[in-house]
Order: sequence, then structure tokens, then C-alpha cells
Amino acid sequence: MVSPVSLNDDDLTPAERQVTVRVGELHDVDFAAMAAVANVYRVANAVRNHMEREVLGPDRLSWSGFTALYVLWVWGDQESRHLADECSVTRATLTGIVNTLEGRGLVTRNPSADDGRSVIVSLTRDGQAMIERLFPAFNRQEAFVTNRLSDDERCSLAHLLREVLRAVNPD
Amino acid sequence: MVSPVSLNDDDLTPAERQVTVRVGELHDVDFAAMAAVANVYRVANAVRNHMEREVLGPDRLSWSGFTALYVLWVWGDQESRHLADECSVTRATLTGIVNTLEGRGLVTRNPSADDGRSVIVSLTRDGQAMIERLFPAFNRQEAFVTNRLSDDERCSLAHLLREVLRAVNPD
DNA sequence: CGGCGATCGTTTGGCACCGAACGATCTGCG
DNA sequence: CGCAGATCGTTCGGTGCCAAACGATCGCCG
Repeated sequence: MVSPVSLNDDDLTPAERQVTVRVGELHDVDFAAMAAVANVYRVANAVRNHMEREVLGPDRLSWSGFTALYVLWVWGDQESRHLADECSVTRATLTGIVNTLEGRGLVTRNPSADDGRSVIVSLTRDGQAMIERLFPAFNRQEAFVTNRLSDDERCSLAHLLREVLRAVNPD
Repeated sequence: MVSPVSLNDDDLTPAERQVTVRVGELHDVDFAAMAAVANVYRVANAVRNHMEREVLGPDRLSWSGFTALYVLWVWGDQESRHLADECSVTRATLTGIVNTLEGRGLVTRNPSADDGRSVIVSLTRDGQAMIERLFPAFNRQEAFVTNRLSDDERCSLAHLLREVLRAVNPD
């Protein structure tokens, strides 16, 4: 169970408190929506930096590079287009990410047999070894950054976030 | 109230379902933590892109530029160091952001009277007009992206995220 | 005073990221 | 067949982002 939370409690960060002062003059401000969105972004930044420092840094791997290796590991060889979708970046961005990974010998590019326009990206032996070594460490840090939450709260957090995702990207 | 959510329901996205298949072979994987962290990042990306398209794009303003204007508006003129902290970026990054905003006449740089090393960043008249025009539209879209959540759920989401923030950045 | 660590903002180099434009390839319709 | 429109990955230009290094300034201690 997740305990209900009221708006004006001392859970707010100093920045959020100042906002209510400055913005309070305006009418019709949705404070709850503002706090939810602001904190999503704050946490995403903080967690990304934490992971790059604690898990990925020693291997000179960026969050984006890790994500690409992870998607290839979970889904298998992928067309560039699908890999970009799964990584939530544009095809232009993925070109750069794959260039970096290819330069380090972690992935390879091969022309598709079915479609002459398409490129298939695959994990190399080194790439597979790296993701299989990093994933457990990564997951341990995922557990660490959520260690103030109960298991039900972790699931509730994921559930609430999926609802936001559905609002932004309706099927 | 937030309804409790179990792990294996049909709330999962297709990607999450595939992950449980591929990763299920491993022992000791914390699926709840994995889902929470993955969705934080997914939502942060999706919301940022949504805001840049729907609210900021017409004014050629980036999320980062908007954030800097917003912080200056809420807190008043700031030393670069404090502005960088509030925007959650390094001082090096803030230099670039302020360069962009200064080039468009939205902020100014002035030497500090107290400290010769320090630079005070201030909103110009144009910058103030822009943030006061954009903030209401931005907040309306914050409400839109959370429109599938009740007000209690929005507050719960913000609360759970603050707990993650505390785990990553203990005071 | 004088000097030396700490801190300021900036610069540099490298990667990530996007929109727009491009050539190559595929597909469907006449 | 042939050609027009869609889609593929890439390139280009601009911005964001960080770590590391740098000169300028501050503050403290001898």
C-alpha cells in the first residue's frame, strides 16, 4: 500500500517551497502536476549520473551506449530503426551511438538480406560479455536508488509512470 | 488513494514483458527496481520531447533554456554557481546555456560587486516577458501529461520520486 | 604583507541529441 | 515496366552535457 500524500506537507524540497511563493500569485496553477513532472526530470538526471559514475564509468560506457547494448542483448540483432525506437532516440542519434560502440568493437553493422536500405546491428562477443558483466551491477544499483521504497511502492511508481507515458504517447 | 499494483499484470509494456523472458534466466534480478528506473527515464524523455514540441518549439527555446529562465524568474538574479545547481547541470554546461540565452537577449551577465570571480545572471525585460508567457502554457501541458492520474496519484508520484532522490543524493 | 590552497567562470575535447536534408532503396499504381 | 511517394541510414549544423585543465580571484594563515 502507498500512503496518501497531501500537497502542503514538509515533504517538499526547498526549491518547491520557493516556487509556491513565487508562483502563488498566478491563478489556476496545477501544483501537483508541476511537482510530478519536475521530479521525474530531476530523478532521471540524478539516476543517470549515479549509474554513469558507479557502474558504467570504469568501462567508459555512456548510459546511451549501455542502453543500446542492453536492448540488443534482450531483443537480439535489430534493424537500426527498431533499435532507435527501443532506445527512445532518433535514427540520427543512433547512428552516432552505434559509431561509438562499433569503434570499440562492441557491436557490428551488417546489411539486411531482406531490405537493401536496412542495417542490422549485432552484439560482438566482446559486447555480449560486457553487457552480461554490467547488467547485474546495474540492477544492484537500481535496487540501491530505490531502497527507500517498499516493493509495492516500486511497482506503484512504475505503474504511475506508465500512465504518464500513455498520456504522452497514446497507442 | 493509490491502488496497489502487483508485478505480473497486463500493465507491463511489450518491452518489459520481453525483458522478463530474456533476463528471467538470471537469479536475483530485482524486477520492480528495474521497472521503476526504466520508466523514470522513459517518461522524462517523452515529457521533455512533448514540451519542446508543444510549448517551447515555437519560441526556439530548449528545455534547458526554459529551466534557466524559470529558475531566474522564481529565485531572482543568481550567481552562475547557484543557477547551475538549481538547473541540475555543471557550471561548464551552464556557460553554454547562458551564452545561448544571452545571444537572444533573454538574460544578461554582470560582474558581482561582492566577489570578483562571480558572475550574476539576470533576466532581461524580454526574458521576463517570455517566461511569464510560457509558464502558464507549460503548466497546462504538465496537467495534460498527468491527466490519467488523480490529484492524489500526482502527489504520490512526486513523493515516491523524492524518496528516490534522497537515496541518490543524501543530504 | 605574502603566499598558497580553494573556488569562481570559462575553455577544450568528446559524446549525445535533434530536425532537416540527402541519396539509396523499396513499393504500389498506372 | 516505369515512375512517384514512402522509408531506410547517414550527414550536417546547432545545442546540451560532462570531466579536466586553466587563469583569475578570494580567504586564510604564517
